[in-house]
Amino acid sequence: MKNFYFEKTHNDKHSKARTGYLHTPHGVVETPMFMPVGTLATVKFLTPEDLKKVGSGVILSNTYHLWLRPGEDVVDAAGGVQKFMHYDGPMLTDSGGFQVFSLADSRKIKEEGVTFKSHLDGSTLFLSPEKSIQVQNKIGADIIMSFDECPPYPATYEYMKNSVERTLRWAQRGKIAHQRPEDQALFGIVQGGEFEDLRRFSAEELVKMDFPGYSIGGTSVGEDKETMYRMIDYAIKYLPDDKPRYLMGVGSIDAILEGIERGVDMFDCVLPTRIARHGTCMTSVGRINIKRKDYEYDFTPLDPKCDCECCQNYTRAYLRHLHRCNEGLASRLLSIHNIRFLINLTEQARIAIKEDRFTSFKEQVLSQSGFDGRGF
RNA sequence: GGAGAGGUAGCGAAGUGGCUAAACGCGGUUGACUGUAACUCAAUUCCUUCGGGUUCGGCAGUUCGAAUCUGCCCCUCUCCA
Repeated sequence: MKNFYFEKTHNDKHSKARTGYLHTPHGVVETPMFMPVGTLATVKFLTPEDLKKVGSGVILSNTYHLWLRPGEDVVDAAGGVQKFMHYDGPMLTDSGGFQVFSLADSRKIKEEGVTFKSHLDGSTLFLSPEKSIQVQNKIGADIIMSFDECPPYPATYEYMKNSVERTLRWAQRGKIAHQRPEDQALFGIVQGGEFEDLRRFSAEELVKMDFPGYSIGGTSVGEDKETMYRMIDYAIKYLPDDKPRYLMGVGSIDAILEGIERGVDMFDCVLPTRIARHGTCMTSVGRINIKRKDYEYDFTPLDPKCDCECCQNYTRAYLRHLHRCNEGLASRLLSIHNIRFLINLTEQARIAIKEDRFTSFKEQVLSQSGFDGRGF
């Protein structure tokens, strides 16, 4: 596909970390990068202009959610999701596979696809690999995902083996169903849980199908960090060097750094925006819960080292006030900050990689004052 | 001056003899959150040296036992003069 390709620019000499450019029909973005999640064609509380300001490269949207509302035909009629939401940058849609996992109540996974209940009205829905791709073709994102099963953790080897095999068949079916390979890059998703041979099998089989990019799925589903890092190692080992690797659903500071060190190029996560709405912030001095009484009279910036709109213009005391009063501006400003924080983290990471000092950069960030090992 | 209603934890509000240290909501405090059913959810909220102590306007009673029953007092609100 001409409109989409990955161009590796540098390999850290002492780790598997690398930098590159991801070329998409809606622009070129540098990797490793963090992608904010905008499930319903909006990153909650932010405008596309806000996202541009914080240096966001790619944003996500979601097949399942847009399929239900407003419906893929509306998005298609609008001219695609970017036009629909007045955003002109690169986008990626998740396939709905994760919803099969997160809306796990009363779902039935069969070879044809998954039957499950709508979270909106309880009606019975059916999503298949073909249907997911068909919807994603209409939504029109630059990068689309294979319809996969995100298996629970822990799962037995037997369960995982069946799931991996089925997800591979679904990947093949989705590839065949894909109507717009010229302007939408379809990624395959490596599964296999904590099992090395299954991760390997999943990766190798996907590579045979030749996707323009590969995702690592089934992480951040309850396993401990060390297990997750092993899952990444198992998968990446068998993925081609010249294709982008996307670690799905990972957005804590330590996990992003560990992922980059292992050769991951793309991350997405709801964490920064969700915890922002709940009053928690990632900062250079560690985790800050803006609700705390400690900040009642604190007229300093949220993060003294941050260059975002929130930290440049507002104080902790004011942000605490806004949050306590349930003012939407708190959600907006804290979301801007958290996203900027992670994007800045990846920007710094890219510089470190280019200077072949990624591991020491990682160690330095993780040992920063206030970082208490709780994830960020 | 007359008639009526009422005073319960920071606030609002249940409770009308024991299962009530007192429902529920708000407010307060703390925590969680990882391909978004999430401006959500959880814990905690009289004092405590964790043994216990002191509460339901105040005081005095009835009772084995009172926020709940009786008497007096204080205060608030509504209506009529």
